[in-house]
Amino acid sequence: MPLTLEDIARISGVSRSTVSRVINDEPNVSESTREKVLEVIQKINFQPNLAARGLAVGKTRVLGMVIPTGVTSLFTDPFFPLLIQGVSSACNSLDYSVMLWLAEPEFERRTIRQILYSGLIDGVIISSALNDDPIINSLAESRLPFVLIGRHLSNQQISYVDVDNRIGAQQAVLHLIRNGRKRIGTIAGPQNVIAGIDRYQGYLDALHERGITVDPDLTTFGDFTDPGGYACMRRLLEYNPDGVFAASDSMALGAMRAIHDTGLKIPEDIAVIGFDDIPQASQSLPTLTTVRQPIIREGMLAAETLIGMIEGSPEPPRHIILPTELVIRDSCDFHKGQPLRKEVILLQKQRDR
Amino acid sequence: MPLTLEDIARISGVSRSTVSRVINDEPNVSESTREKVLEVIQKINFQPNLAARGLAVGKTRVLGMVIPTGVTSLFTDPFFPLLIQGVSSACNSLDYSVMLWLAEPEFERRTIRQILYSGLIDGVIISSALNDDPIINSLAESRLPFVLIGRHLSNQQISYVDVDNRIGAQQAVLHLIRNGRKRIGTIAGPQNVIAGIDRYQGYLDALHERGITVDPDLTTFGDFTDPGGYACMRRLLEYNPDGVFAASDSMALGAMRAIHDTGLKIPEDIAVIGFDDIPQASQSLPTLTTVRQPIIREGMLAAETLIGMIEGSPEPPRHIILPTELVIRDSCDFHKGQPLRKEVILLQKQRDR
DNA sequence: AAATAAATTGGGAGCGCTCCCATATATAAT
DNA sequence: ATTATATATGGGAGCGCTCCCAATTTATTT
Repeated sequence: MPLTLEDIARISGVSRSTVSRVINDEPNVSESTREKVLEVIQKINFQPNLAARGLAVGKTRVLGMVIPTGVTSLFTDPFFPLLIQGVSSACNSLDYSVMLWLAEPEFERRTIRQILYSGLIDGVIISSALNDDPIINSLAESRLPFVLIGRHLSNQQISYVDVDNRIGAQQAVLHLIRNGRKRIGTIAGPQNVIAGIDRYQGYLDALHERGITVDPDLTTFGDFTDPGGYACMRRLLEYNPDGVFAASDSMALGAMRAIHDTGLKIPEDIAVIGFDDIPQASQSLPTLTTVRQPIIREGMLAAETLIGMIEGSPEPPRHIILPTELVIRDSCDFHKGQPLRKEVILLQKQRDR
Repeated sequence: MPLTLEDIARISGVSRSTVSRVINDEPNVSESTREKVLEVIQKINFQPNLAARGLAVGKTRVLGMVIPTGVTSLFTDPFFPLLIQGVSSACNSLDYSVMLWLAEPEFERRTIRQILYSGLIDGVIISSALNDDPIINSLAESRLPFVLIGRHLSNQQISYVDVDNRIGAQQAVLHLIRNGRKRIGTIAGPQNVIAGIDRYQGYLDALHERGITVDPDLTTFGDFTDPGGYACMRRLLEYNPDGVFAASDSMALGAMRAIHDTGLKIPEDIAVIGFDDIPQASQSLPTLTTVRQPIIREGMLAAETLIGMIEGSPEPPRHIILPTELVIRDSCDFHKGQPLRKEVILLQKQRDR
């Protein structure tokens, strides 16, 4: 039922080709016909068929975004929503659309592949994949441009956007040490995701830097979720930590509940630092000291990088590492007993590897 | 570079048409050729071009999902993420893909329309639009199937999925009344979104039902966000409420912080009930009594309904209203002073208008 | 066995667009 | 004027698929 180029052409008394030129803002159309055609398009409210254009041109101006569920409690944590917001925002301004796949575990890899290579999308953003996910190697071998959110260990040919998780974590733990904490535990993230690995390494880095021996009893591994953080903290509490670095704010908030439930005080008895700076971090009681990462910017940069790859000449793979900031709030107080209310933000220099 | 039907046909020694039949699982292909062709497809890892199919068939098996940002603090609240999860999940199992548009305010309506009518999507789900959003009338006049999340007041021809916000809110307030609360305030939602309107009406319904006069001082209007709830609660506190119904959990959590900050006790001094049952509701201190709505199911139903409209015969518009449940936790205690820890869930009968 | 029916297969046309090239028209240079 | 050049315009071909119909093969019936 919808009209076609040919219809518009007939109505405005020109040819299909001319209408196409007008729509695509190409040169070599006289001002008078351009106006005439535009007028008809406006009046009829004509929209060219993008599927047909996609077929003809081989590009759809659609980006895919794949988010594995199951890695974390997908949407309890605002990480993914914010990431999507960033991607979507960049796409909006660059005239791209975004197609979203929440890759449920049951929803097998094969199906994903089916969609990726079906010509519906020009490129794809893969978020926080397991670092050995076969989909990545499969993509690397294909011709489809893609960008990872979260760096990739082995293959240097792969473009990615990430934050400096390791340095961020290290700064957090150093802060705890400066704060006078002696028994600093960690609730690390899963060790099959790069963010989990890097943040744990940052924790170790800080301890090593200050010559503190790592106590295995003070190390637990959660799943980035609040209940996971709660459970880990209960285990840690048996070993009397006086400071805890959690690899996500959700886990930190869960940990704070666990501490609260045993009657201990934060930060007097135990200091807590999280990672992410989700909105709840500034609304908890006490407010949570955390490592802020610019999630929306990550999403935007990933989209922009991908679009660059799609449209641009063949460039070398891009590795973008964004800096983090330590946001100091009440859960980890330098002067014991009297929280500093103001937020001190330590800016960290940007590093681009 | 990717292969086409014709290539597969050549390799397996049959015709394009036969390959097409095999791929689409059509009858009238002999078992032997079917196997032969399937083998080639498997080996080559062939993926048919969906843009081409879309052109030929006039359907893309892609759903659009439009979420207006700006209406609420989009992603602080897990409402939209869960909704997306529901939609995505239904799409996964019905072999559809979902295209997401976060309609930023600057991102004008025209652009959205451009995309909607471009033949890239077979239908669209519009979430929590303002109830006078011109996009809805525009859609209603078009031929594009669409489903609203959140009912529509004026046009009965429009299909939607919603929860029974009004009854849910009413139940919550009745619970406060049964609880012995005398001065029950509300932090209502914005009155240009149907959920905001209905939940406020439910509050009024409950008061009227029990013959309680409505005190305008005890009515405030927030924006569904936590800081909004905090601000509203501060205003309410000047009028000494002993119970508050907030139209979203985020606002309820903000309200609890405001109450806490003035040194009052929950539920002893003020009882609080929220709406949504987001994960944080069961992790707050005290845990939050709230009206649970099945967000993921809403998303799934919306997608299923829409796909039904796309594929099915012309049916009458579907109006699906899901029931809510009152989840009783500690923030609103029946026996003053001694919280009942266990969650009592009052099931409400399903109503389908 | 022939005649009929049913199942299988192939190829043309077309979905709505872009791209390329040929043609027509306007402009500039000789 | 005449040729050369730049600018506008139209139409064919083709992107990779599905759909339809004709042709071929196979199975069933008389």
